[in-house]
Amino acid sequence: MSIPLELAPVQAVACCSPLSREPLSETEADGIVPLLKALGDPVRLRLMSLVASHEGGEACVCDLNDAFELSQPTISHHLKVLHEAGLLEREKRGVWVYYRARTDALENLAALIGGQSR
Amino acid sequence: MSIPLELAPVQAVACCSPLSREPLSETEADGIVPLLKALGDPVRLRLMSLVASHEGGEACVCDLNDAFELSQPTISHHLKVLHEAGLLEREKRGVWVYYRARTDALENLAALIGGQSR
DNA sequence: CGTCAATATCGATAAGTGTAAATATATACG
DNA sequence: CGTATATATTTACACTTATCGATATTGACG
Repeated sequence: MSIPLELAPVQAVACCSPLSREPLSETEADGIVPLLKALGDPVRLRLMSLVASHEGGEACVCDLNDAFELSQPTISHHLKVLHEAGLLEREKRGVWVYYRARTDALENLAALIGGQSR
Repeated sequence: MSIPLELAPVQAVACCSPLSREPLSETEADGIVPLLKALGDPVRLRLMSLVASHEGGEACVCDLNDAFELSQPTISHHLKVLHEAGLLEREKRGVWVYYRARTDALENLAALIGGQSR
C-alpha cells in the first residue's frame, strides 16, 4: 500500500508557459529545476539517452552498467536521481530492473525551454 | 582584440540528434551538460526567463538585480554562468550592461531533449 | 581630476554532489 | 535451506558551487 508518489513529477513541467513567454515564478522554477539538474550530469544525460533510444524505449540496468566505466552503485544512484525527477519509470521483472523513458516529461520540458516567445 | 570565444557554444547543442534517437556519445554529452547545468539552478532559470520574456528580448542588469533578494555579486555570478554557457549575450552601453537571450540556443536544446524518437 | 553609480572580480565559507567500498535486499535455482 | 546474481542502500570523502562581503573596474559627469 504505497502512496503514489509525493506529486506527479511529470506535470511539474506541464504547468507553465514557455520560458520566453513570461517570467517564471519562484515556485514554477523550483518545480522545473530538478529535471534540469537531473539531466545536467554527463553520466545521467547519457543514461537517459541510452534508455530513451533503446529498442522498446526501455533498458535493463544490466545493460546500462556495462556502458560506463563506473561502479554499479554509482549507476544505481544516477538512475535513482532520474527516476525521482520523473524522467524514468522503474519496473522490476524477476531479478532484473528495467527503466523506461518518460517521453512525455521530455517533451514537456522541451516545450518549456524552446517554446515560442509569443 | 578578443578571440571570438573558445568555441561557439550555441552549436554545441546543434551537433547531435535528439536524446531519444540514438545514444549520446561521451563527447556530445560533455558539450550539452554545461547548458543544462546553467539552467539547473532556480535563480538562473528565472533570470533566463526574465531576460527572454522581457520586451525586446533583452534586459538590463539593473532590472534583474531588483527581481531577487540576493546580493548584486551573486546575480552577476549567475549571469556570467549563463553567458559562458552561451545562453545569454552581453552588451555594454555606457554604464549599463544588457543581456539578451539566445533563443537559438534554447531552441536547439529543446530539440535535443524533446525530439521525436525516430 | 574627483566623485558617484553600475557591474564585475576576489576570497571565504557553508552546503551540495559524484564516486566508491562495504553492505543489504531480493530473486532464481539447486 | 544455501548459494549465486542483480540491484539498492549506506557511509565516507573529495570536489564543486551558491552565496556574501569587500574590493576592483569602468563610465558618466561636474
